Amino acid sequence: MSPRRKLSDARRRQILKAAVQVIAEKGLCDTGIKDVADQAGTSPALVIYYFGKKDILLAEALSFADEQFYARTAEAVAEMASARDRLVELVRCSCSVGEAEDDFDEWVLWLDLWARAPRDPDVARDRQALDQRWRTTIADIVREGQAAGEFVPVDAAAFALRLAALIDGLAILVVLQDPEVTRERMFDLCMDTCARELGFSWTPEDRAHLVRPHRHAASG
Amino acid sequence: MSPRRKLSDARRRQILKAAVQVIAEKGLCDTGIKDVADQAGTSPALVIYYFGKKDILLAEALSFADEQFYARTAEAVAEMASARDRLVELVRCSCSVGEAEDDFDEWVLWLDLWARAPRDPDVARDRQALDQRWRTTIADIVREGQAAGEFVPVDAAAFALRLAALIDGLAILVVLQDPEVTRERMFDLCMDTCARELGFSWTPEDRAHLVRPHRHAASG
DNA sequence: CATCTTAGACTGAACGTTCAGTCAATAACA
DNA sequence: TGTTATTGACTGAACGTTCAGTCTAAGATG
Repeated sequence: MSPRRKLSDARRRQILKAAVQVIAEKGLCDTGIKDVADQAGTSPALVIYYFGKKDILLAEALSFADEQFYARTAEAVAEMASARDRLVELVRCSCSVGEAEDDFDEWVLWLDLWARAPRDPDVARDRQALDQRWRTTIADIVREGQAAGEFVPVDAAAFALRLAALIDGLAILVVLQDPEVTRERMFDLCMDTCARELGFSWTPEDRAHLVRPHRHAASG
Repeated sequence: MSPRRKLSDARRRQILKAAVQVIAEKGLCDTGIKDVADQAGTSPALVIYYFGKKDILLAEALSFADEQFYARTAEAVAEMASARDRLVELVRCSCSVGEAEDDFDEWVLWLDLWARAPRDPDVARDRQALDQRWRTTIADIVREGQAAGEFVPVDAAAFALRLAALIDGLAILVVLQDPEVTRERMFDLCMDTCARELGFSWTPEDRAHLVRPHRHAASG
């Protein structure tokens, strides 16, 4: 509300961003308050001042990162005209195909999120909500495509569930640098599944013709 | 070698088993030497005596658990006569369908494994080896089924990759108790995919007719 | 405009705790 | 007796959190 409050929010975001970076680099359970403070250029006391508890900071940082990923993807998807293109874009974002080399690093946060969720109700709730939204996004695209005659009529919810799971499972392999699965291979595998189940045509060559979208410059 | 050595190995396994239990319950990064020692009924010093470092203990515990799961599954799979039945059994084990309620708890270890792998070369190597073996197991079953005319000819390696990823992705949801995905739902989704892609028939009703295999009594 | 008040932003130092790993001593065994 | 197994007591470091207080700048007052 007050102009004072704005400064506070900026700091808050700054700390969250720092936390995300540190977690991605060192892992959730090796991330200390001091690490985050150093990355943010402040003191450990300030971090506690803003978040009260370490657990809260970490939980909010995970949520923050995922929210950003979702928002970015949703925006990119919304720009596409056809349901088919929207689906391709969604999968492309999930695989980070055509983006910066280290862009996939954000996926490593999911591993930490999944590992923490069983013992942290807050994290579990956030994950559940985000996953729900994600699957709904997929299912909606499928239904739109079916309504437009682009896709074959299949159970949209079940397909969304399978595709989301497939993406997660393959993403694990890519993040852990499994020699058999590159980002491009992951993309091809996902699109192959989509094309076969939804009844549209797709070949790996199509991947090369994708327009690499311009990325909005990140501030700060 | 020596009889003394045997006692030592028993202790070693005892500690590993205790570590697995504690990790599954408290999570990898909240597992302390003392927790493991208490669970094993010994002292923290002895745990260090056997494993030297905490990291080594944890890495070996994860490897130990996964190895057990793989061995158990491989054994169950080998008992089946047809490739189709072997595949069903493999998927059934993965979903813990028809087993004890809390049997799926072992899956939670995978979450910790995945979260640690990016920063622990030992864990990463174990995971890679196990995953490779797992996918090979699937691919072999597929090829056997194709040779026997049970399955349609598709790329066995690619199918194995997709099925393994699908299982992992769905398992995450089950472990995290996503309201939309029970073990049975997971099983049906996996088998539906298998049946469609490999060209055999499968309906959810078939699940009810599965013979629940007798589980070898665990010692200790 | 000058000065005082106040509240929020921020920090350095210290505290209390936790915990992995050490070590010397003891028990079990061959 | 010598070797291995086992432990209680201890340590040193790391770390989350607290706290007492400083600094800054926005209002209030005159």
